[in-house]
Amino acid sequence: MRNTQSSSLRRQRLIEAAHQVFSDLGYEGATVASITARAQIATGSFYRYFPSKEACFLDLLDTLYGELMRAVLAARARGKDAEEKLLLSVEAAVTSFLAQGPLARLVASSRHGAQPAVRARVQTVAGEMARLLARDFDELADGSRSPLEVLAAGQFLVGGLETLLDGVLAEEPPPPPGDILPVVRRLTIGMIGGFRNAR
Amino acid sequence: MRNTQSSSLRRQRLIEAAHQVFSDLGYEGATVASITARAQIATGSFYRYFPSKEACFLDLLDTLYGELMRAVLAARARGKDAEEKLLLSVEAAVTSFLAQGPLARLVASSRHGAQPAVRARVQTVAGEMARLLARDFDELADGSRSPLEVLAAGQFLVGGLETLLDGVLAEEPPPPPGDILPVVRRLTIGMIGGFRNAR
Amino acid sequence: MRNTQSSSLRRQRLIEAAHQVFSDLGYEGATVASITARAQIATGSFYRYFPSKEACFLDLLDTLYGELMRAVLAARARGKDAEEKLLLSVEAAVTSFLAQGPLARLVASSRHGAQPAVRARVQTVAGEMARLLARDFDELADGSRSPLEVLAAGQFLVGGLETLLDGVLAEEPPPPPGDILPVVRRLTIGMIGGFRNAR
Amino acid sequence: MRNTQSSSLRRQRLIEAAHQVFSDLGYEGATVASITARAQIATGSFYRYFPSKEACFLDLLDTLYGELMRAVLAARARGKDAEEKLLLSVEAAVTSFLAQGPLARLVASSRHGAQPAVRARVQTVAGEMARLLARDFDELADGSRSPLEVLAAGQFLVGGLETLLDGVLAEEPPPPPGDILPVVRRLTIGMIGGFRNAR
DNA sequence: TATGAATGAGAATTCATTCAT
DNA sequence: AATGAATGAATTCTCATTCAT
Repeated sequence: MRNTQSSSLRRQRLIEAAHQVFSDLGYEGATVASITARAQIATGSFYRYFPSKEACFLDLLDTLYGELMRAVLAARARGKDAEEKLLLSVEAAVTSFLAQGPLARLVASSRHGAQPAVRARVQTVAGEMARLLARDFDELADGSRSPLEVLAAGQFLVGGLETLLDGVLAEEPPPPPGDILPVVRRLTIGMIGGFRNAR
Repeated sequence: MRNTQSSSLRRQRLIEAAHQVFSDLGYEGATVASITARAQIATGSFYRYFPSKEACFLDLLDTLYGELMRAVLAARARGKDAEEKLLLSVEAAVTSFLAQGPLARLVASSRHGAQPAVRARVQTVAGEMARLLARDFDELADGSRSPLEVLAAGQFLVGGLETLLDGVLAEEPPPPPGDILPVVRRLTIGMIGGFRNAR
Repeated sequence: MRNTQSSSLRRQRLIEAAHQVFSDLGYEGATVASITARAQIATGSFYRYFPSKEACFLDLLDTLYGELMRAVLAARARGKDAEEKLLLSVEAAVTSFLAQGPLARLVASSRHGAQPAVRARVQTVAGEMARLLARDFDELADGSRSPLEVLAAGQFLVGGLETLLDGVLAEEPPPPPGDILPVVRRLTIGMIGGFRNAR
Repeated sequence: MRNTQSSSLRRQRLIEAAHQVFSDLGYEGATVASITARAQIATGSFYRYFPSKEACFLDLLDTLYGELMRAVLAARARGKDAEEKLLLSVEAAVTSFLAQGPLARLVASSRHGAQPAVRARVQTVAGEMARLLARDFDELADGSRSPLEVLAAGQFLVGGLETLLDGVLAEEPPPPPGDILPVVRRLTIGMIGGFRNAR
């Protein structure tokens, strides 16, 4: 039986299926067959949309992180100073995470996947965000902290949020987003304040 | 060519190889062959030491996390209050991480491995640490924060450190441990202070 | 080189190859590779048709014994009394054996395979036939023989035929079926008569 | 800890263990390790007594069949005519089988083992017995039956007994030998009488 | 263009056999 | 002579990718 929907609709279904399956099973656990089954297309059709499983994953990752980054950059633009930028960035990132569903897991699950290319991209992409935030931390401290320290702060914030959201989303049932955001905001505010005051 | 070193030496080499390879490639990416190759033993010999790849990984994880937890608990015992306990815990954890080498990667890489048993154990083990810290955060706030918030704080701290150390250890060349610890200490102090003051 | 025959043809070739190879080498001796090589398909293709080597074997066994049993039951229906039923059963069984080719070996080769599931099924299936014949022996003796004795008679007849046919088919060249059937018939008649008269 | 029993005692224990394990698990299912474990000797010591697993099996087979054959030949010598010889042969064979314990299974389990050498030997050895009996059948019929028919009769008798004993010994609990022998005797007498009268 | 069967390179694991002690 | 750890070839099964239809 031939499926006759528009190509873009099929592509959309495939991307959603991939997102879901990668998030549930991780990069290694997800099989092309499991993705196409969920998308209700034939196995072979996968390769009309993506040249490989890896490319699909990277595409997905880029898309999702792209959205995230766009949201973050848009939100940051409204901030007057480093502190506001940081907080707005985090709020935007968390909102985007929560809206995208299981992205947090996807990223977390792939940080060290077997495929060097996958690993590298995930780290690149997470590193970018960390460096973005690191610049705010640097500004926050008027350049008085070492490069290592501001980068560490950025990584700490990114990783802390990633883990927090991942853990929170894994709960059964997951708490409503409305409960999560204030908690994240307070933690971030606290960390920012702490960073400024520390030593 | 038959390798005739003492059994305990071979075992040690195997464990180190497994640690290294699991850390580099993740649970899925690591093959038994890659581990035995690095340990310079025959494939089949792996199974004289571990009943399966999974058991090897879990063994390693339990051992490393056991050491970590022991170090943390011992350090905490010297703390007078929640704040001191938190800080001492983090210092001990980081010191242990840095001493153990690539443990951070190992944990991070396995948080979402495909094998349910592996995944579960990693999350259990990381969750334990987060809950331990969460109790400190609860005490720090005199019980004035919601369970979600204190747990989130614990997860945030654990995940933040995990990611930070992972990122830092991935740098070429990695900064000397002596540089890392003060940075981590200040970040933790900051976060603790921030958590107390927030809202 | 991609093999592009109709699926049912490939399946048929695979089943025949499995039949042949299992019969030649026994359950343990047969490897999936040896079966697929004979069927001229790729190793992995085996698993499109059967979920496992064991399932393939059991499938084959059930199919062949199913045919055998159907033939036997159909033939028996034409018998007026226990003696006729026995003789017709044996004739049908032997005819079916001879037509199916190496079934006898397959059963014989697997009576005590290492796999418990395989062993159990073979014994069940052979036991069923023995019990069917045992009922005839019971009737033949008007219930005057012990359960052990009638069951033994059934087993004796089944095993005797199995071995006989196996031995005969192993000869080079094998005698024409036309020569075998009368021999078997006379032996069976003899055994039946002997059973009735004994003691 | 060094085991310091006499070599012949160790050999005996090993042979008994091999007999037991081969009978329980079949040729393929039995591992050298399972045999040495049961014999309470080291794996490597197996090879002081037998050059290979296969040789061990064949040795065992030859020994057991040798005993059987000796018992049969001794018993036959007391028979006046073919009928008596047949009956005495069968009684001796069954008695020997029952005394040797699980030999029947061992033979049955190996009729079609994977190893060509194993297979061949089992068939040779069972074939010898069948041919011995076939000579009696020939004599019984005054040479009036075809070579195929008398050989078939021998095979039928051997296989029938093999299967019968195998089945009977597999029962839980196995019937006492005292119950089995009369049943076998009557079946044999019946078969002999039937053979003589048939056609 | 969509399909899904076919492919075959690997992966984990077993086990007969060897050999340093 | 006895031991048992070490070896590595072989086995079953998986799955990303290809390609005839």
